[in-house]
Amino acid sequence: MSAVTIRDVAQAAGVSLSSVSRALNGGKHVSARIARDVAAAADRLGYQPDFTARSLRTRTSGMVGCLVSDIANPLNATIVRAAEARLRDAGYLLVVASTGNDPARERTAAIAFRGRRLDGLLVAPGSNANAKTWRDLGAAGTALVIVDRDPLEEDGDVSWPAVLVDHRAGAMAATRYLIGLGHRRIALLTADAEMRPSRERIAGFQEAFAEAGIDPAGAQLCLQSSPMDFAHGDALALLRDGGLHGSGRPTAIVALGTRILAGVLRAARDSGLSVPDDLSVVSVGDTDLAAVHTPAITALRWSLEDVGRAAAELLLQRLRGDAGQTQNRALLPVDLVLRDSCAPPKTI
Amino acid sequence: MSAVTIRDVAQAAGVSLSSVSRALNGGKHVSARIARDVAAAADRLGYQPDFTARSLRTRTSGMVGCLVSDIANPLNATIVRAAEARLRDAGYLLVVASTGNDPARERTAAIAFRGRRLDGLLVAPGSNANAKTWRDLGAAGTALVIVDRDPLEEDGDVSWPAVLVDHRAGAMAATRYLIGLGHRRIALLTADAEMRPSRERIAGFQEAFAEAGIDPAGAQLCLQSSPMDFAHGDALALLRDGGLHGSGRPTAIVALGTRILAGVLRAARDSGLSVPDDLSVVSVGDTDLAAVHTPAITALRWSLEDVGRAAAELLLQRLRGDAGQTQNRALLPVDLVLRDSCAPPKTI
DNA sequence: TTGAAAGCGCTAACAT
DNA sequence: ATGTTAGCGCTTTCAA
Repeated sequence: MSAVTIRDVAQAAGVSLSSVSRALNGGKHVSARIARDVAAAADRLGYQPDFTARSLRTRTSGMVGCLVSDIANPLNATIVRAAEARLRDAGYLLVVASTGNDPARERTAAIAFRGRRLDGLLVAPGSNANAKTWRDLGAAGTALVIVDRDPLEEDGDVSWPAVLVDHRAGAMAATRYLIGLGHRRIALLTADAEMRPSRERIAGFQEAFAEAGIDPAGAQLCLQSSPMDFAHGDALALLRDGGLHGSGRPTAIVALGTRILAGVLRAARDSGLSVPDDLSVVSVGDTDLAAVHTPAITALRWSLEDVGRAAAELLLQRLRGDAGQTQNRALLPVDLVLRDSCAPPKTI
Repeated sequence: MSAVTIRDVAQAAGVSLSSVSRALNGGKHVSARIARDVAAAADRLGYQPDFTARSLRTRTSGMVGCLVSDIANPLNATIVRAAEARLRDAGYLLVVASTGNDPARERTAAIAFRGRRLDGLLVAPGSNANAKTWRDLGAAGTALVIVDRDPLEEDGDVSWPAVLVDHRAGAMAATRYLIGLGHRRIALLTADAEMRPSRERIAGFQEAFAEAGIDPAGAQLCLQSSPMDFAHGDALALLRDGGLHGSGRPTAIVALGTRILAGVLRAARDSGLSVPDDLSVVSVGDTDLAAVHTPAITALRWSLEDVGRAAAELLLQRLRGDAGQTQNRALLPVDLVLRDSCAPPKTI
């Protein structure tokens, strides 16, 4: 067991408990001699500080929580990894929990975190059902950073930190590009509009139509609450039955993530449509599938590493107490990676 | 802050500190009246136990660590998610750390974990450089489960818990299948043989050749220490230059994971080889790419959920103290999922 | 069954 | 600059 305590070190160095504590921590108000002796003794005895005891005194734990819907989702996993790396360098441990977007589980996790005195929290709420919980946590001293979700409302003077991805600009860029190629009927297949990313995407998509002065009926929205195999059926219907509301089949599709994209590609194949000749396709998110598919799929890409890193950075800022006037919003760019899946529509 | 302590509850319920503690915990040696009053008071005051303080006394934290090379790797991420779910249900929090297979980082993490008194540890060591560290942790009371890596050597009477995947049987099944189709020159593209999964795979691969009494030179090994874009070059060389050592180009390839598989598929395309007519392909690991590729790729599949769940289960067993004679090894099966990427070779 | 008291390992006043 | 002391919130002897 980690039998060796600060007490043993004090004895071995022939000084008092508090001197050891001071020497081991700041090193302020400690003579060089004692500092040296304590360091030597600690080293010799193999002393390891006990964070549990320290936590009890200082009300800090050196741990940070991370709450996402699903850590196994590659998008989240990459963010978590980047955040963990940054936080680890700063001496923090990362506690993770998947919530499945269940408000009850979010609350349970929040309670468990508070009970362990976690110093901070990265959270991507599944809804705003728990807004109060987050504000309470924040108010109670837990540093809080929202990740790619609607930021908590400003509370008079305080505005809560958040790292946001510019999905709107990304969607606009993709849509503009397709419009520029001559497409007039474009379908956007994405998640339901509950959460910020999809909402912003939809907004950007429609904005691009408005901006171009094109019949907005050509902007066909196809929202999926569960992306599983749904997309395949939806995409088939879209491609075969002449689009939504019979407004004509889309000549281009913007599809979210691996699952939906896969559904679309399969539907295109099943319908005898070839990409990009008969159908242009843009992937939202630069997944493995998009990169290695034949033809390679043009994709909207943003850096998940940057998201994780920025979130960790914002959190550390808070933890260090630099709260005041420093930056507490990050807006990360989305790029359109041009590949081989888009072409002018055959029939304009 | 969580201002309300056990002390407040005691006061509110008009009983002593220790009675509250007893009532809130086991409930043993507590009169029904007190139990009721305490519960009521705790509830009314919104009491939340402080795990930090409890930890200091009990030397347990209600937290479990998880050490993998990379939490963003989908294989690991899924395992972590499953383990987290099970552990959460049992009241534990999961602390994660990516090690990048760096022994030094593994050790740092182990120290950080011990300092926070984590009760248990799921670990997939990147080598056996730290075998001593793990054994020491285990000996010091941390429940330890090895995940899909070489188990720690038995130590006299104690055998350390581990959950293993039967990669050998999987590789054999795939190789047998290809041999049965008529293939005689098969390449295995996998990670280097340092760690158990690859080692076992290679063994199974070669065993299948031996078993069939086929020229073992046909079993071409192509080991990648970094799977990034290497595989593409390697695969190209393999397909163009007539195989390893000029032994003739392989008519089938078994490729590990998304990255290597993607490299192989691209190389096949670049070489003008069509799958499965000119080249059969088997994926090790049933990734999104394998499932949605055209043609769909025959794959070796094992349940990552089961791995995570089994690991958590083994750990909980230990944590509950059921250590003794209960099961402490799990060997999980690998299935061959037949799809459309394999066919008899054109020229036998 | 219940309460009083000690103490887990550490930090932070407070003296000196 | 250094030592002494008092807790942080909880569990756990030990008496009663």
